Amino acid sequence: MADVAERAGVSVSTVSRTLRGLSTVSDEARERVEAAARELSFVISRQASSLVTGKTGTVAVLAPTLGSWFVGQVLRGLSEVLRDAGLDLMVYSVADLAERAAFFDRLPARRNADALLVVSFDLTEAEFARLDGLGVPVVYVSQHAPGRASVYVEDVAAARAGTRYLRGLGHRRIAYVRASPDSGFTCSSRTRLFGYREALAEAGLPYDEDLVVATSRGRRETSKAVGRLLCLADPPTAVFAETDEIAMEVLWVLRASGIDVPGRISVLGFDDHDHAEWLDLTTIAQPAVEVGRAAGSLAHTLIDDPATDPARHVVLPTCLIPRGTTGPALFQEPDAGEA
Amino acid sequence: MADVAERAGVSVSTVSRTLRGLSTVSDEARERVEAAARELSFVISRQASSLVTGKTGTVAVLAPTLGSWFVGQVLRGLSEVLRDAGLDLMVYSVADLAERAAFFDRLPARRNADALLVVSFDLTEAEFARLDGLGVPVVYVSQHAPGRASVYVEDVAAARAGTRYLRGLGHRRIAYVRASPDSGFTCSSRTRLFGYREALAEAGLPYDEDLVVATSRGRRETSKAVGRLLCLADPPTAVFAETDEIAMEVLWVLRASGIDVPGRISVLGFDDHDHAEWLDLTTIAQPAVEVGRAAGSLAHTLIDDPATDPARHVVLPTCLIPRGTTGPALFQEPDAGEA
DNA sequence: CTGCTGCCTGACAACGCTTGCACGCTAGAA
DNA sequence: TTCTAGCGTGCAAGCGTTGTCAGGCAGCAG
Repeated sequence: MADVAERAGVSVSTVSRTLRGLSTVSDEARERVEAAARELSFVISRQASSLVTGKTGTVAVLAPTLGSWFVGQVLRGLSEVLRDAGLDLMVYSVADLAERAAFFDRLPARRNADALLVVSFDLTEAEFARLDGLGVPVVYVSQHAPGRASVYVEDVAAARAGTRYLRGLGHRRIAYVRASPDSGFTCSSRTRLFGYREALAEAGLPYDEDLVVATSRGRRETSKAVGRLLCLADPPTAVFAETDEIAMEVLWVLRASGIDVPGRISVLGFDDHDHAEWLDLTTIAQPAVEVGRAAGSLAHTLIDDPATDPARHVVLPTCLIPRGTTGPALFQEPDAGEA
Repeated sequence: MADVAERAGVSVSTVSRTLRGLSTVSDEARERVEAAARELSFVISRQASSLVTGKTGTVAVLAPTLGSWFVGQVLRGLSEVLRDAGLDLMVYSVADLAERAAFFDRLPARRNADALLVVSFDLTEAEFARLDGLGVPVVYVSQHAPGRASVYVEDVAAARAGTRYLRGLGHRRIAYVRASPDSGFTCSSRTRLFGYREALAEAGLPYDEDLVVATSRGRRETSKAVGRLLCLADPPTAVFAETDEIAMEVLWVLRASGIDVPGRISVLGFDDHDHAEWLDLTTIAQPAVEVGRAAGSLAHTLIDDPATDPARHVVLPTCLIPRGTTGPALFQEPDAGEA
C-alpha cells in the first residue's frame, strides 16, 4: 500500500480512503491512486483490514456433506447472493460424529467469519449453546431453530401433505425411508417423519415402526432397507422417501426386482431434484436455490445491521408435484372409500 | 491473548508458542496456558497471525458452478483433505462471462488464500498470465495446464476410447453432445471433443459438424439439441455425451419421444454419476472425489514445501463401464464388419 | 486585513499476533 | 571456582490496514 501511495504521490491514508470509496478524496487524487493501484495490481489484504475493523468479509457455512444435491443447490444460491454482497464464502463439512465433535470443539469459525450458516443439522443442546455463545450471527438453514435466525420450508406440513396425498390415493400401509441417522443429515429427517406421523394419526392409521427404515448413500444399503419392507407380513403399498435421492434409489431397487411402480408400490420423494422430472417421480418440491439465497441475504442483513431481529425467520413454500410414480392403491380395503 | 497470558501468569510470547505447539515451552507453563485458554475459550485469530506469517491457512477454489455433480464430488474430496491439513476452504463461483471478467479483474484470492484451485476452466492466455503472476501456487483441476500444477484424467484418451467402443459396436454416425460453451465449463468439453475427433479419424470416419450439438442445463435445451440430431438426413445411431448429466437428459428426451435405447440409438456418458447405475447408463467413469483429494494434497504440498516442482502433474485413471444404454448398431453397412 | 468555516490531507496510534534477540538460570566441563 | 552451553522466558519490533486528530489551504464574511 505504501508503494501505491508513493507512486501516486499521496499518503497511505489517502490510498486507503480511495480504495474504500470514501468520499473525502479529491477527484485528482482518486484518479492517481486508482491508476497506481492498477499498475501495481494491488489489492488490499483482508487480513489486515479485518484486524482493525473486526470484520472478516467472510461467511462460513457448515454442512453435513458437500456433494449432496440439496447442499449443492443451497451453495449455489448462497454464493450468488454473497458475491453480490462482496462477502467470501468458506465451507466446512463434517462427515461423521468424530469430525463433528472436533468442529464444535475447535469452532474455527469463531473469529474467522462474520456469520455462520448451519445447514440441516440436528444439534444437541450443548451444540446450540456453543453456537449461541459464538459472538457472530448464526443462521440455521433448512431447519427451524426456535428463537434463532432460520430459513426453512415447512417440513412438517409438507410431509403431512405428502402423506395425506398418498392416503387420498387409498394407501393404508405407507412406509417412510429416511437417511441413516449417522450421516448427520438428520434434521429434516426428523421433522418430515413427524409430519408423516401426524398425517397417519389424522387418518386414524397406526404408526408402525416396521414401516420406517433407514438407508445411507449407496445401492446396497437401499436394497437392504427396501428388502426389509418387502418381507413384512403386511407390506407397504406406498413409500415416502425423505429425499428424492433416496426415492430414486428406492425406485431403482423396486424396478430392478420387477415390482411395478406405481402398480404395486407408489413412491413419493422430496426436493424436486433435477432428475425427478426425467424419472417421472412424484415429489414435494422445495426451492433449494432460493433457500440458499434467502439464507445468504439474511446473513448479510444480520452482519450489516445489528439491530435486526436476531430470531428472524424466512419460511419458503413447498408444493407437491404429482407425477407417474404414485397411483391408487390396488387392493383397497372396504373402508378405503373415504378417500 | 493478553488475558490468557495474564491468567496463566506468563507472557504473550509463551502463550503464542504454546498454542502453536512449539517445543520450547516447559510442561508446567504449557499446562497453565492450555487451561487458561480453555477457560477463556480463546482461539487464535487467523487474521492476526496471517498478517505476521503471510500465510492465510486458506485455500480458494474457483469453479464454474457449484451444484453440478462433478464439482460437488471434487469439493467433497477437497474438503476432506484440507480439513486434515488444517486448511480452510473458500469457494468462488462465476456463472457467466461478466462475473468471470470481474473475478479476474479483482482477483480477490490474490492475498486472501495460500493457494488457488481452478476447476475445469478454459482459460485465455491473458487469464493464465494473470494467474501465473498471482504469487500463490495455482492448481488446475480437471484440466491439463502445460507447465503448471494440474490434476486431471486423460480426457482425450478416455473420449477416444469411448468413441472407439461405439465404433466397435458398429456405429458410424456418432453424435457428440457438449455443454454450451457459454456455461464456462468448457475445458473438458474441448478435450473430450478432441478425443472423439481423433477416434473418428482413426476409424476413417468423417468429422461431421452437424453431429456436434451443444446444450445447457434444462430439459428444453436438450430437447432442442436432440431434435437437431434426429432431423438430420443421416441421423446418428449413437450419442456420446460430455457428461452423465447431459447423457441422462438425452436419454430422457429419447425415451419420452419413444425412441428405443439402445435399439435405435445408443447413449454413452462420462463421469459415472451416482445415478448412472440406476439408469443403466454406459459411461466412462472418472474418480471425481479422488480428483478433489489429489488436488487438495497437491495444493497442500505446494504451500508447505516451496521446493516442490511447480509443474507437478497428477493423472488419474478412467475406465469405460459398459451398461445397457449402448448396443450394436442395427443398420450396419457392409463394411462395418471390421468392428 | 483578519477570523472563521470547510475541505483535503498526512501522521500516528492502534488491531492481535509472531519472532529475533537478549537475558537469567541451571548444569556440566575445565 | 570459572567458563560455556543450553533451555525457558520476556521484550519489543513489526505485519498491512483503519480511524482519529490535527493541520494546511482556500474562500468568504466582517
